[in-house]
Amino acid sequence: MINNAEIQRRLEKFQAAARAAGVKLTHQRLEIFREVAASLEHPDAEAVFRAVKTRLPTVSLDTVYRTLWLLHDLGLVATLGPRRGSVRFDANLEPHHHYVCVRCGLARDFTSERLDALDIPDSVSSFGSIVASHVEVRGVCRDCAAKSAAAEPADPSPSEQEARRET
Amino acid sequence: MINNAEIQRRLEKFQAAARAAGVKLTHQRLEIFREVAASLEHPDAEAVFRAVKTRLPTVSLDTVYRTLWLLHDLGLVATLGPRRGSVRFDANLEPHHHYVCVRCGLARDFTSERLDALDIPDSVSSFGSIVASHVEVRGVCRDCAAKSAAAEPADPSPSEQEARRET
DNA sequence: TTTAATGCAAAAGATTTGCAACATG
DNA sequence: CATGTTGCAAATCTTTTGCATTAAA
Repeated sequence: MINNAEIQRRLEKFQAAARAAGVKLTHQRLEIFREVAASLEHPDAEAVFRAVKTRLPTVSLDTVYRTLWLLHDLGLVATLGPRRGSVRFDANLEPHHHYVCVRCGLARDFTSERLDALDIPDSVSSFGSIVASHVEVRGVCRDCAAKSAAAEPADPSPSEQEARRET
Repeated sequence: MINNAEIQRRLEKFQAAARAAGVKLTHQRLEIFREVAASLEHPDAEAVFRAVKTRLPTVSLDTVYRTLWLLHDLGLVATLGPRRGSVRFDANLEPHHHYVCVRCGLARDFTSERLDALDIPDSVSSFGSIVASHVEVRGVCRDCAAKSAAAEPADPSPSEQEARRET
């Protein structure tokens, strides 16, 4: 559980962002956001759904999904891993690191001796054993950047950052 | 595309591991492994399936899945991200890093000023823009370690590493 | 009041499983 | 030859979508 002051701060940030983007602040959105913001577990949609349902018995799972992605588009939550629909496999057993495109899920390896020798804090071992570590760099790949440049000829204004996946 | 010598090396490693684990070296397993081993794209099961089908027209998608997880259990391929079935969300917007359990998917945050300032190689920007970077530490969490200790009272011999998910 | 958001039910995707036929060691 | 594997079909699970109804602003 996150401390209340922090949850409060995140909630306010959400309200500001929602207002700025012109999306409505519904009861269910507040509860759903509060749930993710208060969790340390990195929950999935189902887990958020179960938790929110205790307070808002009529929410539906699809609203949870829609809201989670909305929050994602507003830049208020991130996803763990590449998450492009399905499990991705990697047969590279040498030490290496990943570049991942947040739009399309493209993933590429890169190597760096310096990054191979990361200094992981001792405290981490309180979670369990450590098998390996690597760096994950996130960004927008060339192809995706080209696509959005084509779609948005000019004036990339901030309010453009509205909720729209699937354009 | 990976160079042939490397693919060859990976294939031999697979054959050795298969023999050691006592699993049969079928035509489809070879082709499926060759496919992941030769790819730079971190393909999902469907992509592997499509590629393998051109050479082995009768393979089925479920064999691809089974083989991919078998390779995973043999330690020959890894998955990208936590991949515990569903998308996981993270509302922590401060710079932070992740500990992920490779068995159960548990994910926890940790912070480290040193790790916040990673030195990403310039070459990475050839993939696209860089939005953020963080470290992902993988290991076996306390709970999972306790569980396998209970299941395997003694003699954790290497050949125990056999293909068995879901025991 | 106007327009976006919700809930429902159904669709679409992704992944797994039971089982008889089949191939490997 | 014995056993592990495959392919198929069906079952599951996760996520998305169309649409009439409801609720923010």
